[in-house]
This record gives sequence, C-alpha cells and structure tokens, in this order.
Amino acid sequence: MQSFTEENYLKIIYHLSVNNDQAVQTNAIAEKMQTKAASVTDMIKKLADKQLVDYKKYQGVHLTQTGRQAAINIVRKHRLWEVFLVEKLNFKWDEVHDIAEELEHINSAELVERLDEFLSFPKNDPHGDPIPDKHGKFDAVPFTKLSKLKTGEKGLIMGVSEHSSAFLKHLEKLGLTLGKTLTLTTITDFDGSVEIIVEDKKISVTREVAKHILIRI
Amino acid sequence: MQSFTEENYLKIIYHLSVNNDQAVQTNAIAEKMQTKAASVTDMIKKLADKQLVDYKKYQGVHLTQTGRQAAINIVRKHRLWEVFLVEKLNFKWDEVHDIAEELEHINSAELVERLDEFLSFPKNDPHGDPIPDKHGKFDAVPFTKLSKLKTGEKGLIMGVSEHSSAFLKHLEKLGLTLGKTLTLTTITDFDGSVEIIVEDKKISVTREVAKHILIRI
DNA sequence: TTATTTTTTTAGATTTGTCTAAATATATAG
DNA sequence: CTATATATTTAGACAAATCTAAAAAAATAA
Ligand SMILES: [Mn+2]
Ligand SMILES: [Mn+2]
Ligand SMILES: [Mn+2]
Ligand SMILES: [Mn+2]
Repeated sequence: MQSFTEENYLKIIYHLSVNNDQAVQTNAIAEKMQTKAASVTDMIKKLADKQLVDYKKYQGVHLTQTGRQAAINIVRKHRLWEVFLVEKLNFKWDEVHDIAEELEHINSAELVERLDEFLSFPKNDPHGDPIPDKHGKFDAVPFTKLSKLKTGEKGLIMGVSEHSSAFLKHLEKLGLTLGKTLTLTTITDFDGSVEIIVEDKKISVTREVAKHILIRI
Repeated sequence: MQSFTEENYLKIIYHLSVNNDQAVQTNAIAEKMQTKAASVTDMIKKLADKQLVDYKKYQGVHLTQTGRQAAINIVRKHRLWEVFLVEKLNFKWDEVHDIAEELEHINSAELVERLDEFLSFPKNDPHGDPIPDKHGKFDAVPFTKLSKLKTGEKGLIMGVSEHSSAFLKHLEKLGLTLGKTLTLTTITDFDGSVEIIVEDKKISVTREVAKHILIRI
C-alpha cells in the first residue's frame, strides 16, 4: 500500500508519460507536484525501492508495470468520483476536480466496484476522459483538437485537455459543453482564432482555447 | 484546518466525553487511538495550542466549544457516508465503518451538504446513531438496553452500542436488526441471558449481547 | 501517613516528506 | 572542444507524528 503522497507522485508520473514513451524528468514532476526537484529525487528513490518506477540517475523515470497499474487505479477512482459528484450530487464539471483529488485516495476495492455499478459503469468522466475498467483497460480514442479543424468541418465536442475551473467555466458560458455539435466557419489568419456555429449561434474562440477542445469529426 | 490525525483525536475525545462530563484521560485516548500515552500527551499539547481542548497537566482534557464543533462535524460526515454506503451502494451494516473512517476526513462543506440532501436528510445512521445537522444539532434520545427490560415488556430495536463487525454480523444472523419488534419472555437468573420473541421466533441472547442492543419500549 | 501502584509527562530517537544550498552531471552554444 | 547554462543529485536541516525508557505526579493501599 502507498501513502497519499506516493499515490500522487505515481499519478503525476503516469499523466506525464501517457502519449510519450520518453523518461519523465525530475523537474517536470516537481512542477506538477508543486514541490522542489530535490524532494522529487528523494521520492523517486523510494518509489524505485518499491519497484514502482525504473530509475537511472540523471535519466528520469519510467513506471513499472506495477506502478502503472497503481496509477491507473487512482485515475479510475478519480474519474468515477467525478461522475458521482456530477451525476448524483449535481456539481458542475468545473467544481469536482479538487474533491476528487481527495476521494481518489480512499482505499477500498469493494467501494470502487460498487460505485462503478451504482453509476452504471460509465465510460467517460465529466470532462470526456476515459474511465479505466477494474482491470485497468480503457480505449484511448485519439481526438482532434478544435484548432486543427478545417473551414466547413463539423464536429462533436468529446472532451477537453485543460481542466482548470476557469477554463471549464468559460466553456460553459460559451455553451461549449460535451456532446454539442459545432461547425467551423472561419479561421482568422491574424491570430488563429476560430469562428464556429453551435446551436445556431456564432461564437468566436481564441486559438488557445480551441487547442484544448477535443473533437470527433 | 486539522490533519487527519488531529481529527481522529478530536473524534475520540468527543466519544469519550459524551455522556460523561469528567475530563478525558490520557490513557483512555491512547487505548482508542491504539497508540502510546506519550504520543497522546504530545498531541494534547498541540490541540491545546490550537484551542481545541482545555488541558491542565495530569488533569486530562475537555473539548472546547470549537473542538466539539469540529468533532461533531466529523461524526456527521462519518454517519452520512455510512448511510450512503448502505442505502445507495448496498453494503451491509457491518461493512461500512472502516470505509467511513476514511471518508469522514474528506474536506468539502459543499460535498457534505449535497450528500445530506441526496440521502434525503437522514436522521440516523445504519446503526441507529443520530446524525447531527449542519449546525451540529441532533436529539440524543436515551434508549433502554435490552438487558434492562423486564419480563413481558415489548420493545423496538433502535440502535446498538457496539459497532464491531463480529457483533453486527451476529445480530444480523439472529434477525435482530433495526426496526424489529421484540418481546422479552424470560430472564435467566443463572447468567442473565434473556429469551425474546422476534417475528414469532424464540431467540436466546446472552447478557453481554443484550447490553449492547438499544430499545424503545 | 508512608509505601506501592497507576497514570502521566519528559527526554531523546525515528520515520516521512519536505526544504535550501552546494556539488555534480548533462545539454547547448560558440 | 571548451564554456556556459540547465537539470539533477547530495548533504544537512526541519516539522509532524510516533516510539521507548526514565522521571514525576497522583491515586490507592496498608
Ligand atoms: Mn479531475
Ligand atoms: Mn476529469
Ligand atoms: Mn461507524
Ligand atoms: Mn455508525
């Protein structure tokens, strides 16, 4: 069993290594953990002792199979709790992350399985992210960024790649929530911002925002 | 804000001081916390610094008003989560305590209020214990122990004063669950065990078990 | 009231996770 | 290839919560 801190490190290493088979760097972990590189080195050694990461000095870390399983299990819990908070307790999608950060550390396999069942085995969390099943399996559908769409293309909003409350609230205000259909009408040369139509309304979205909206064409 | 450990100390001091206005002794806390008296002294000093307990060397502790509020809030969360686990996730009443011990530390006032609402503002937890409202208020109805009933008296099972899984499973097996009506037929002089009738079945219950079954006549 | 037992506190160490400052290794640039 | 910049590690310290062993206070018994 891992401490909360160890679990947080594992999860962060996991997120930094998904879509990227390079070793995860000490500094990258330090930034996400909001701590110092020296602390990360200490923890990496501990995780390596426990065989949760492979580590060579100055070369960064890779999760081991065991470490990856542990990380995915935490991600599974995080996302299931987020679904619970939104679907059952009527929280908004921008309000659930911090609470799920705590709930993900609750330690009971039975609880997770029953929660999954209670929620009717959801496939995605409120932000469109896939929920691993009890064996850690999930299909990572590769979506297109709104910023990559071409003029005239139609798409369905499937997820976001930025989870800050500010960003999510902004999307909410614009009506750009999961499941909405949009059509890209114009790409502005000047700043890369895009004009789209959602539910018959014309909306302009900055390139920065468009980069974090995930689309299925 | 308190650490998990501080919260556990507060809760234990609360439970040791309810129905008892004497100061809570260091050793009593140590036993409940499964730790050593020396550690308790250390923590007591810390809680006293934070004005959560009143403490005089060698004289034990009392919760302050603030400390009591904090403790009651943890009890509230514990019991609400137990209701959730039983009512929504179909856990049995003997399976929920340990999970609730973890969930009670989740830190979000909004979460607790919404959970309370989701559960339709339950008044009691799965063991019959009262759930404090958001202001910390609850009515502590004083029940009678089954061991105090007289021959021929009828009663309704309202709660238990022992929460171990072994004890609760035992009651379950005997059909002695909350809400059941029973009639006491015989008190055995020899060992104080009692014969009762529940749902037309005759059952014999040892005095030790009868002491922990709470009855409303 | 004196002796003995029980309870509580202190002193000093340990573990976990963190930090700063300094040292070392790696990467990049000229 | 050498100098400089960046990234990482080490050394040493600290705060939180715990422990053991010893000292001190309070309670109980003789
Ligand atoms: Mn999240
Ligand atoms: Mn999410
Ligand atoms: Mn309980
Ligand atoms: Mn209970």
